[in-house]
Amino acid sequence: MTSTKKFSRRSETRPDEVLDAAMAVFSEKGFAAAKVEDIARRAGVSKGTVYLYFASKDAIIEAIIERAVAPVASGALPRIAAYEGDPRQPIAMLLRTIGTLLSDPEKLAIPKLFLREGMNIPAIADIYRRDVLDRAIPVLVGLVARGVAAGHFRPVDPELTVRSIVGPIIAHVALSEVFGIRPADGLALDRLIDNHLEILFNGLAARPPEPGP
Amino acid sequence: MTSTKKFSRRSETRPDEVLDAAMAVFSEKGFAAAKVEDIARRAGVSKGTVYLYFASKDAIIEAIIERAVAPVASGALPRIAAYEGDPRQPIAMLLRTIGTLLSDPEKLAIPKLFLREGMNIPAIADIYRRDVLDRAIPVLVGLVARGVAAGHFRPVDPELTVRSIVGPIIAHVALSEVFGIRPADGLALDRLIDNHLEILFNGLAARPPEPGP
Amino acid sequence: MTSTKKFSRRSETRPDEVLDAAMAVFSEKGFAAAKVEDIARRAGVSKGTVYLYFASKDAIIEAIIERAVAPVASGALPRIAAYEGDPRQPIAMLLRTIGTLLSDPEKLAIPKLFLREGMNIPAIADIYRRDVLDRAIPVLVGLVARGVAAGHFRPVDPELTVRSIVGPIIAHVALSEVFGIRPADGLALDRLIDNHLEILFNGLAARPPEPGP
Amino acid sequence: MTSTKKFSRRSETRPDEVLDAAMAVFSEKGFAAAKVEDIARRAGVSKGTVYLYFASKDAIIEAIIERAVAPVASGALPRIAAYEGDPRQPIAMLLRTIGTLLSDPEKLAIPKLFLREGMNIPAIADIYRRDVLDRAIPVLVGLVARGVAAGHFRPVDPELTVRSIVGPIIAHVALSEVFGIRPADGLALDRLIDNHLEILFNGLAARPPEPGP
DNA sequence: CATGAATGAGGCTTCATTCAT
DNA sequence: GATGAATGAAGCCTCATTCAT
Repeated sequence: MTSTKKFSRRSETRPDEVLDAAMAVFSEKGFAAAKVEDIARRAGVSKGTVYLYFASKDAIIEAIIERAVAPVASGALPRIAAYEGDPRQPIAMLLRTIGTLLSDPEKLAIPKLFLREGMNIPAIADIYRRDVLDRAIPVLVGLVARGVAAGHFRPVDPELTVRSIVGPIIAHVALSEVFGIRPADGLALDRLIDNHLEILFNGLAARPPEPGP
Repeated sequence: MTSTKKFSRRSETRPDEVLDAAMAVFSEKGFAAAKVEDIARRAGVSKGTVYLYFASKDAIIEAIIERAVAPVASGALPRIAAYEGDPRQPIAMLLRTIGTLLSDPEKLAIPKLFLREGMNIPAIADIYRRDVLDRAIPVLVGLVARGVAAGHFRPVDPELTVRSIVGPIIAHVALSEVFGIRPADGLALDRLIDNHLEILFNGLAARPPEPGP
Repeated sequence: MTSTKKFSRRSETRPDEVLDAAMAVFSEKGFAAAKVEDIARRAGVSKGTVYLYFASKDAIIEAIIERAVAPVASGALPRIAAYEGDPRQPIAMLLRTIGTLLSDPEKLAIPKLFLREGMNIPAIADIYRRDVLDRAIPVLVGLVARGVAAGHFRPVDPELTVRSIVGPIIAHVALSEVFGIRPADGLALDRLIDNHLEILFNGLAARPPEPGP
Repeated sequence: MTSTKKFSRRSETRPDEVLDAAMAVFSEKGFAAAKVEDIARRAGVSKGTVYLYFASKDAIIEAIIERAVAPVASGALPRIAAYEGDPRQPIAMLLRTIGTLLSDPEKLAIPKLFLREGMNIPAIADIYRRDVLDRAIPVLVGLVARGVAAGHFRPVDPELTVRSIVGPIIAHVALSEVFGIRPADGLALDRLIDNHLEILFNGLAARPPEPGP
């Protein structure tokens, strides 16, 4: 009997509940096709209540992003940025962490939503870039650059190499989530990362593969 | 004496002109935000004429896709599929071909549109998968598998390795086109592919980097 | 059988028909309370058609005003402005013209609407001021000023005297239309103007009322 | 020991505070555009409290009117009604009193609101008519009628002449407040009344301006 | 008494689609 | 074939009012 009543009153958690509902609805139907009423119904409130907390439909998706993006800054990034020594370890750690994260469908839904809507709504792409990419990419670039400088890596272009580090994961998720193309045994993100890291680290290794006679 | 008007009827090319216009408009504003009127104006015809050739807005984007996707099957793919010997060459060729293609903004617009709208409209993703991915991926998988079998490559998983081959390009384009993140000197797709191929081929090379004593 | 059909097609007169309908609805219910649907129904078209011609509800009332106000410029005003000689005649003529105009309920509805909505919607007041008052008032002020200079009138303040010229008519209409207060025998605008002119012209007459013994 | 709070409850004056706030908000934005929340915030109470004292938004404006209109009956009116002798003096007094009143923006706001909303809400016009006009107009009519009967005034129509007495003031305020048209040196209501009275009294004077030969 | 979270009917506006010409 | 005026369903948002606390 939690709430058959017309007026309940739970202001503290409401905004978050609305965001949860919105996340679910946006993931299912996409931003454009999602009706504010759907979100309200899903959150168990009225349309008016949604507008009590968010000024517009646009504001809802921005709030979702802000909320999802906040933890990124304080996550593993600082530790990776400060890492000294062979960069292979933090890179492997980062990719495996991402792999674990994306294996949770609920977590996976977030970047999927970003990508999906970011392509149509520049404001969303901007937020994601500002709050995630502009933080994460320089860390990775620095890591690679130091790896090169310290002789761990071949003399690759750090900026472009970052695309080689994360690209396969993006491709894998895109194939799976957008086009429904998966390996026979499911998403297999762990196996992808293993396979990718082996190629990547061998490919980056300082020693040329053929030392010659 | 076909017509007294300045421009005679050209009903044979009309549908294509409409598709060109639609492509341009969809690329600029996205499918949802594009109005049929925009497309008509761009094509220099009336709204009614658009509906003369296409049953609905959805039908327009599907026609764009069909038209764009048709040449893929008859392109370089068959030659690559039939290739014998070290797979490095066809892989490099393929990536460089893709690189050249995507450097033309007009060509780039096509996969961008697919990705953008495929995420929201499953029917589009289906067409793209059926007509492009289901043809191209098996060819690449076969190439890698044969490379492994012939001892050119380390014993990698062919299916997953395909993600490592194309992923960096996808990442590069996504960063550039969705988030506006580009290397200092422009898109630099050629440089990316060079950098990527060096890592990739070294990473795939059969000889382990460190033979040990 | 003028039009039981769903699609009729009479583009040339449509905008005016919509304005007529809007005028009627606004007069009845006021701008705020009038629904676009009311206007559409009254005009015998669909809501969509209204938006075909007018970008918004606001645009409708502005169009009404523009249309009503257009004839003013080209009306009696230029002739009055150019008048030479005793200004009593053009003033009397002007007031009697106004009196005749306002006796037609349909014409009366226009300034009523302006006043009514101008009080709440500054944009409307602005248009009315710009297009009507800023043209008419200077003409009247000039007339009075010349009357004073030529010795026809006592040395009154022309600007303020304009209020004395038109004020009684405004008061009469306001009492009648806003508050339902009318002389026993109806609106009697003609009688009001006669009575007003007698007082006004005697009041303005150059010769002091009491020439002395 | 009425309260530990900084401000003790003052329920006796609360309704009046709400009405003051409402008056201010209505004057600024008009009745329709004023939100109950605005009124509450201005009054320093919650929306719920407003509804504690007033059943609806309509009830608020009616209460404002009742409160504003009450003092009118007991004002200068009885004295004027009882006045004997040349009516010029009480008329001048009345107009000057009105002039002083309307120079106070806060006082001016009241008739402005009446006019503004009376045009849209008949109930408001009715109240104003019943409580103000139906009392004031007969007094003025009587004054003029007696002036005519006693030979002070020319044989004008008393009812219509009342429009000539108050009209210029109405016109002046309307031009100023609705359309922003003011004499160069501000509202100048005093000067208007002087100018008006001179014309009016000369116009009403019994002796015809030109006795003729 | 007082609060302010919650409601939901109702309005304006958009735009894919239809069809008379 | 071609046009573009007309349609109307559907969605976003506002805000007066209610009521649990």
